[in-house]
Amino acid sequence: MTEPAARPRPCTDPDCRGRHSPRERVALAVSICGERGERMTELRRRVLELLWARGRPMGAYELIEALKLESSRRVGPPTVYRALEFLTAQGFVSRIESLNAYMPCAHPERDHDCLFFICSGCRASVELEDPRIEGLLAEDAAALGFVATRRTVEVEGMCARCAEAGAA
Amino acid sequence: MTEPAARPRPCTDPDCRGRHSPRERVALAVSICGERGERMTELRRRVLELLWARGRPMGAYELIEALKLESSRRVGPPTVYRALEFLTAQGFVSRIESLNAYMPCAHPERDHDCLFFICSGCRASVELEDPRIEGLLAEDAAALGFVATRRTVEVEGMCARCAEAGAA
DNA sequence: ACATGTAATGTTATATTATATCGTTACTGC
DNA sequence: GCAGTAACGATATAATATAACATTACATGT
Repeated sequence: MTEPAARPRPCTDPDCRGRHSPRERVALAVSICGERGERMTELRRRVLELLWARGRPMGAYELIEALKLESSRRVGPPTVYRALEFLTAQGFVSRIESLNAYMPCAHPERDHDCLFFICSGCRASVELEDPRIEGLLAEDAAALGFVATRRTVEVEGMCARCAEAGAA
Repeated sequence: MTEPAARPRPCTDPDCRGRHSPRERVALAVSICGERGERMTELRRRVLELLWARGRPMGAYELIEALKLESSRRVGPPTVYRALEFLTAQGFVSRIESLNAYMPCAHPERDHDCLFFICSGCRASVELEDPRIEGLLAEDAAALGFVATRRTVEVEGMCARCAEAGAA
């Protein structure tokens, strides 16, 4: 009964920030796990749900607190880090290095790099895809003979709303 | 006697990886501080020298160890973090988020973003400038109405030498 | 030189983030 | 059911970073 009857349809819009339903994205992740023969366990799903519910970057210890509130059963750091490791490996979650925090990834079905715009005002983070940047990074890596395994692109600053509020 | 007689000439080659003399780059930083009315203190200079001498990313606690070896006087974490904060603000050093470590920046005289290629094999990190990527990030930020203050671009993988060694 | 204000550093304690290690439980295939 | 493996639990501790407050060093005006 965990699987939905119809397979969730992935979004095809590369510029769809904030327009996804958490439930649907979690269902998509569950579905992808099924296809890949990976196990979306209770804990892993709950962590992913929490990240989607919060909608902004969460640290590992923040997740531990949230899990405690949910079920009043204590979960240790290694447990959460393992779940995050799994979710990250599957592309369901991205780690934001400059915050030591994690964000759900809207498009696990596409093998792409996430580009984050992180607002210092409201802590919200917008995820973007920009294949042009991916292309240039690939080009630069090739020029160095460098075999890339992971790319981190993060921009810190103020979102439109906070910049306006701060300027007023 | 700390100041060199002639002002160090900044390098104009944006693709000059590894070809700088540590002494000369430190002298350039000292010179820039003079122009800006900032104080390149003994501690700050020593930290910068250590980073240039090592030539690869160093963590804060690694710097503390290195400073202790140099002068047998203990330096606390806050002291080193403050020096790093200063050097970073002046553009003499970049923080590598995915390593929690710091690298000297070859071109403080140019106001640019550093793009790092970090080898998981030998821990070496190559700094690059790519104005095209900076341009695309600016474009994406503008499209979001996002006012960027800091950009982090880091690529992890294997450098040519390590990839070859590993493949052999 | 001396007082004064500010910037930089020192010191101690502690917060935050992450992992090592080993024991237990749960799921899978036979 | 049983063996093998993957996931999770529990404890301790490592690694990274900052808060709070004391002290020292440096610049400026008198």
